[in-house]
Amino acid sequence: MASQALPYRPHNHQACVTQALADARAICRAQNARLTPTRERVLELIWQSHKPLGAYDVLAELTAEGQNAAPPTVYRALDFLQQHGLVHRIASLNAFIGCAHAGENHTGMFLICRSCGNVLELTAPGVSGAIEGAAKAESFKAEDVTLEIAGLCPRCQSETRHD
Amino acid sequence: MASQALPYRPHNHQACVTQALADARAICRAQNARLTPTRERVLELIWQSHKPLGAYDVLAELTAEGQNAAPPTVYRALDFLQQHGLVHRIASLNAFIGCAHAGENHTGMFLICRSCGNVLELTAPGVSGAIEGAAKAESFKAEDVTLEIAGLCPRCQSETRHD
DNA sequence: CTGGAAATGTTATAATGTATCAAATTACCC
DNA sequence: GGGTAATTTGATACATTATAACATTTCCAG
Repeated sequence: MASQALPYRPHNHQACVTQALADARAICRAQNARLTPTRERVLELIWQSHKPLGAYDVLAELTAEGQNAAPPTVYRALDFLQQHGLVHRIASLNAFIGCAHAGENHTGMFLICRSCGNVLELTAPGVSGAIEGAAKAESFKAEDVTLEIAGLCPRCQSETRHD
Repeated sequence: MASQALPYRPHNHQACVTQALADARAICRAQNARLTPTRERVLELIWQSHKPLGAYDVLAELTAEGQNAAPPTVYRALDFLQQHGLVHRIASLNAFIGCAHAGENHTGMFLICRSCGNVLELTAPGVSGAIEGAAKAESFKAEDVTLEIAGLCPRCQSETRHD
């Protein structure tokens, strides 16, 4: 079969970060939105890994770097990034993750490994369609979908555990 | 077309509560679980309406009734009720709602009206199937699905708004 | 009726998120 | 460029949600 999705295998993660930042700059330019230094740095921190990061983890990093940051600093940056589709909030974890499909119009679906913590963001048209259909059947006007699936990623399933 | 789902139309809500409590008693009896007075009262409070209730709202009610309650009192009761499938936590709202399909093996899907606050819990096999399929395609072992859809319920859509 | 498990009481604190207003910076029009 | 409004940031305080830890009580099986 094909290789596993990115978060689940070793890869040059710096390339992910670089790409995400480049995409973000392009998107903000196109939308006339200001990707200020703090916003960009928060995005970069969020992209440190494929694991979601809490707002206070971001805050701790900024503080460690000597930035004069308070909770609103971080939440404002995260709000901005969310509004421009650059990060997603994972409601079941109260944490944030870089958007893997920035710029594309998509409904995120997140596979969250409870063992290693990595998150894979998917776009599954079949799922979106089924959800929209179910909502429509109830005459409900869907505006925002939260779809988060906790479980075990391929790698963590294959690790034998005898504890 | 058929009538709208329960939360979206006037109904004798006391019947919902009575039914939910009766179901809960039966389920707990069957599982040898103790539906203590506090747990039962919390379940009843959660069922006051089809709107999700915050843990601290429940706490305030208990306190108002003269119960000697603290946050752990409520969270423990809610944990118990969740474990026995009697209430659900709505992650996107940090709130709790009575389970409309207690006893049935189901994956909840919640339609949350951002206007009136009512929540409809659905079981949509097509959706569950699509989600499982998408997870399987990534070799991901799904264990727990959070599916919450915010939008407008039928009633709130039809209310004309000129503000 | 007693020993152990389950449930509750109690206090304190952790973790997450906002409100508010002042100051600084930036964009924009002329 | 100079003035002005809008946006962004700084700073303080606070609100909301949730858990840790340990003492006490209640329940129930044997």
